[in-house]
This record gives sequence, structure tokens and C-alpha cells, in this order.
Amino acid sequence: MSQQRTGPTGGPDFPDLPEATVARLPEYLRALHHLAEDGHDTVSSEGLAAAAGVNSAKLRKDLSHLGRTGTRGVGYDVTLLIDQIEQVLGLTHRRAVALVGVGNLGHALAGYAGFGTRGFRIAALFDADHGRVGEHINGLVVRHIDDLPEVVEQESISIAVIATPAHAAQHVADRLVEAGVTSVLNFAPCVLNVPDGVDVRKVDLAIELQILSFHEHRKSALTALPAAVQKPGRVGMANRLGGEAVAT
Amino acid sequence: MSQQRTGPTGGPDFPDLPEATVARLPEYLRALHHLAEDGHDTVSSEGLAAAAGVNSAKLRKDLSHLGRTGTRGVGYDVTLLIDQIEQVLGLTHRRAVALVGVGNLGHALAGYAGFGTRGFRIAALFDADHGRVGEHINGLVVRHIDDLPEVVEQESISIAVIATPAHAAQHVADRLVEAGVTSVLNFAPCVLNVPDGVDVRKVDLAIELQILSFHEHRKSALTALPAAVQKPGRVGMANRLGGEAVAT
DNA sequence: TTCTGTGAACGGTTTCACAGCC
DNA sequence: GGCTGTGAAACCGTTCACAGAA
Repeated sequence: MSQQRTGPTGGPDFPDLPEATVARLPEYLRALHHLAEDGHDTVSSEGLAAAAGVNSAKLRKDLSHLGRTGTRGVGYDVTLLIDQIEQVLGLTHRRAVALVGVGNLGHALAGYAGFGTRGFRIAALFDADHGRVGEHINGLVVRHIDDLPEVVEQESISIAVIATPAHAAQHVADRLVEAGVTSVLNFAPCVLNVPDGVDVRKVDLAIELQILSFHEHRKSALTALPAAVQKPGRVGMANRLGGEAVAT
Repeated sequence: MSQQRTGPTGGPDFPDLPEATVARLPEYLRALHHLAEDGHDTVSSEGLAAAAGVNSAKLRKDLSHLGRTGTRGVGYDVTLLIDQIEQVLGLTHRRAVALVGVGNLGHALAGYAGFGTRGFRIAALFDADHGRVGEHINGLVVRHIDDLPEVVEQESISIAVIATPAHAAQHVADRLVEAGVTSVLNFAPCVLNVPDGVDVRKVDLAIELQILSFHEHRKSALTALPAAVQKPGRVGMANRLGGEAVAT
């Protein structure tokens, strides 16, 4: 799973990237698109690292996994690097995504323009509530969840977003997997059980806040202590230029 | 920053937890609340680990950082453990949260009930658009962002959620920090620069999908290969019981 | 000379395996 | 006997520091 470049899954076209690197490539991609818009055609590791909010050693190590990508003494070619990253991430064609659950959050996600501009196309909306089926959102009709297998097949959907209440999420996940979906982004606050070969990522808003709460708690405890025992120049978590990753 | 228990920030009431542990405590908390609702009053490490989607060795190691929490031969007392985790996370009182940006996503977040049930209270809504100021959402009035300092002070707000477009996010972050906010959850797809002592966590929907896209890409490349070279019993990422963390 | 690419050192996290307590 | 708590080992990720290409 690590750097071995000669294993069965390795090879020049499919470098076996560390997960931490995979999670950062999208950030580099976003920064690169920004740089391209601003007219840069090359960028140094230092410059790109700053734009992406990481340090340059990490960035160079990450990019080195993709093979020779930069030019020593010069830097990286912006458009070339964009192509290489998009290639590796499988973003050379727009992937069709299904969204299940068009409640409060689902509505917002259905209307989110960021999907469209960054490699994805919301191809279908689903809900279990017959009262919502037939509703038009952003040019798409909400379909009943029973139509999943048919639509997933028709639209070649392999990625789905779950934005249902927690109690429905496992059931929805089961039906998605059954219909052939192999990647799920779960917004429902619960654990999903899926078979091997299916990837799940989750976003839980309350968990993010609770992690922040921990640090708040600790900061306020620190300021309550006599200043003498505090480490110099350090209050709570030091936060070098660019915030902290959600991806521990 | 690691296990040293005797440093200035350590001490029995403020264990210096590893970040990876902090990120999982909220998951345990959620699972424990579920167990409590179902009438369990004790749970084994095995049982709680399954409910939270991790393995039991990790769970025990995590909980060991909180001090003696379980009983050998028996397991963990559910309500006691809930109390201990809430204590450590600083969830003994409801923290007031400000939400900036009441567009598409902001609206949905403002209406999300999960905040209320898991230790937070949305105490104020802000927007820069005068056309939106005055609007009522879920019992709260949208205020203009110029009122930030006043309201942050009045409501003792230390945590804010940014749900603005990317181009406005840095400006909003600066004003939040200026007003005294020390933790930010950023939904805008951009890097935020904040001073030391301010924590930032980010959620970027497109990035999550792009990470899934990478794995999809790799899975389809694998199935295209002759079966003989695939590692036995393994297609893409093995995904043991419960999905994968977003938080690396 | 400049800036990438990378071995080596380091630190944090996970897993293992079992000692210790109920 | 059962289950927690924990050293030790294995693993992964980050940082350092510099060799080497342009």
C-alpha cells in the first residue's frame, strides 16, 4: 500500500499514492486553477504550497509520487500539473453523481454550483417521500428511490451522496450498493456498513464543531492558568499559515 | 503535543490528547447516546467499537487517555462515559455559534437540528447582503455583518461557521477573528489565513468527491486488468465494517 | 545559482499481544 | 474467564537537509 512502485497495482499510470497525498491533491488542484486564472504559467513549490496551505516539503513529496512533474531550478508548469493531477484523480471525464434525500440539506447540495465546476454532474435526485417525488430542483426531477437501479444503470452512476435523516441512511446505502454504486459520501450522522470494495466518506457537521469545542475548551483553560507556565508564543494550537486540515 | 502528562498543559483534568483521538471522541459520543437510548447501561470495547465503526484496540487506547474509564471484566458504564467525553470536549454547556452567509447552504445549516441536539446553539446569523438582513430563519433574524463585534460580545460567541462564497470567506474570517472568534468551520472552498491561536477546520464537498473519484478510477483500472494479477480477495480499498474516516 | 526530487531521521498512529484487575 | 489498560512493535506521514538537474 505504500511506495512500492512495482507491485500489481502500481505502474507508471497508476502510482500507488499514500492516502494522505490523495486527500491533498484536490487542494493543489484548486490552488492551481486559481493560479492559472491569474495568468501564472509556472509556480514554485513554495508558491503552490502557500496557495494550498501546506509546507513546501510536503508538497514536493506529494508531487514526487506522480513521477517527474517539475523542472529543477524553475518550478512546475501550471497547466501541465493540472492535467497530471486530474488524470490521477480520474477527473478526465465528468462523473455522474446521484443525490439521495432532498430535504433541507439535500436541496442546498442540489443547488451547489461547485460540483459542476469541479468535475461532477448531479445526474439524478431521489427521495423516499412520494410527496417530494416529481418536484423540480435546478432542472432535475426528483425521482422515487425505487427507481435507483434503473437510473444508476442508465446514467452510469458510481458515486452517490446521502443527505437523508440518519435513520434512513443505512437502508439507502444498502440500496445504492445493490444498484451498483461503489462510492458514497455520507452526510447523515451515523456509521454505514458497506461491503468491501465500496468506499465511504462522511461529513458530520456536529463532529466538526465538537472537535473545535475541544480546542476552545483547552484554550480557555490555558488562559485561566498563570501566564508564567504557558509555553512562550503559543496559545492553544499553533496554526501555521492556512488553517488546519479536516483530514487528520 | 503528545502523551507527556506532566507538562504545563497536562494534568488530570486536561489530558493532552492526540489529535487523532480528539477527532474520534465525537464518534464515540454519538454511538454512546444511541446505546443509552436503546437501554444499554454498560458496553464492551468490542461493542462500542462496532457501533462507532473502529476497531476495539484503537477504542481502548483512545479511552485510556481519559484516565481509568472502564471496568475490567465488565466494560464501560454508558452514562458515565458520556459524561467523561462531554467533559473533555467542553460540551458541558451549550456553545453559542455564529453562522455567516445565509445563501443556499447557509439556509440549510441554519435549519439543521443536529446542532441543537449535540451541544451547540446557533446564536446569530449574518450576511453581507442588505437584501437578506432582517429575514427570519428558524426563529432568528439575519443581521448585517457589521454587527459582528457587538453580537459576538453579547452572546459570548467563540465559534463561527463560514458559509459564504469563496471570494468573501477570507474577509469574513478576518472580521470574525477581529471580533474575538477563535474557532472557525469553513465551508467555502478556499484556504483561510488566520493568526496563531485560531483554529480552522474546513469542509469542502467537491474535495470529498474528488477523493472518491480517485478510488473509483483505481477500481475501474483494477477490474480492467487480468484477474490473475489482482491480490486475492481485494478490490480497491478494503473497507472494514463501517466506512472510512474523512478526518485523516 | 535556483529549485526540485529524495534518502534519512523523526514523530505520531495503529496494531499486537498480554499483564493485570474484576 | 472475561475484558480493560498498556508496553512494544509495526506502520505511516512529516520534516529535514542535501544531492543533483536545469
